[in-house]
Amino acid sequence: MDYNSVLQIDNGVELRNVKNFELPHIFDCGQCFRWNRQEDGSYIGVAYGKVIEVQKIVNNVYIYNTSVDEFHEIWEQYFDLKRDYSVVKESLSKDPLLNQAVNFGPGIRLLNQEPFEIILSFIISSNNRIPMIKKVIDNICRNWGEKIEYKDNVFFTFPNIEALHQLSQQDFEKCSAGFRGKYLKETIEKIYSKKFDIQYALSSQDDVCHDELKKLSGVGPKVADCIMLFSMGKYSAFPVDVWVKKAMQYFYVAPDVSLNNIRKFGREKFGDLSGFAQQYLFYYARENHIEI
DNA sequence: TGCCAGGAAAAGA
DNA sequence: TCTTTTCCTGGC
Repeated sequence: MDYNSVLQIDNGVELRNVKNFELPHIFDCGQCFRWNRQEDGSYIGVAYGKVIEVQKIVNNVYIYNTSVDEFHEIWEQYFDLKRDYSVVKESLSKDPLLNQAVNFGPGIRLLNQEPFEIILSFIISSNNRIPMIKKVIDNICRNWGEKIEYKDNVFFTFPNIEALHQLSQQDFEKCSAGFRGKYLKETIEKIYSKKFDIQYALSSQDDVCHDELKKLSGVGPKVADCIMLFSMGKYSAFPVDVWVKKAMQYFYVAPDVSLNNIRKFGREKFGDLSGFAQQYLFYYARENHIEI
């Protein structure tokens, strides 16, 4: 556990003595697209059909627009708060190079997000930059999600499959999805018609899950790893994007090693903690703009 | 204006 | 099996 206790407060909950939890580390490490930093340093985001605001003051974390019951139902698991990240960090820090990355982003946590939303979000992420990915997802939510209000502002949930399966490729292209509109249409159709079973992938062992996910249109090895890691709790996943590639070349492997071999190397080196290692490396590489 | 970044898929070697 | 090309958009 990375927190001591949870208390009901006005319009939210207070978590006491939270460890290994820094908002920028969590929200700016490429795992989520629906969180936005506010002027006061808090973050507002939409997940599981709800809008919440998260703030950290000294060692306490405040989650607004929720209740203790809902915290236990959704957010405790969402923020992976039952895990003691000190154990993960200690194990990874045995490697001196990874120790450097861990010390740079000590408050990183892996979010447990909804598989359907994450599948589509990471299809949109392919060959795309984070601000653009956020814009496309926001367009889709605005058009077909449900409106929810918080602090006089309007937010939108991620649309469910019933709403999305009626849309055309052109509908997604109008949201600036570009050539990924076709992938979205095909993937939604595959899931809606039950030709692809998310539950089966979820309950499968990691390598089987990876192979299953790659059957979806627009999902290759990297996107499959992201889906496993950010929505399925499968921590042997090791997504190799440009930044992790740079980090791995910077720390461990020769510049001419292929993406697949970097993935293999990482998974063999970090085992069941590969996904955590990947997050520390990604954050380190991207924030420091490392070059090979 | 043109050029670049960014992964998946299809075509090519 | 590995490598190359195409797809699209926003920002510089």
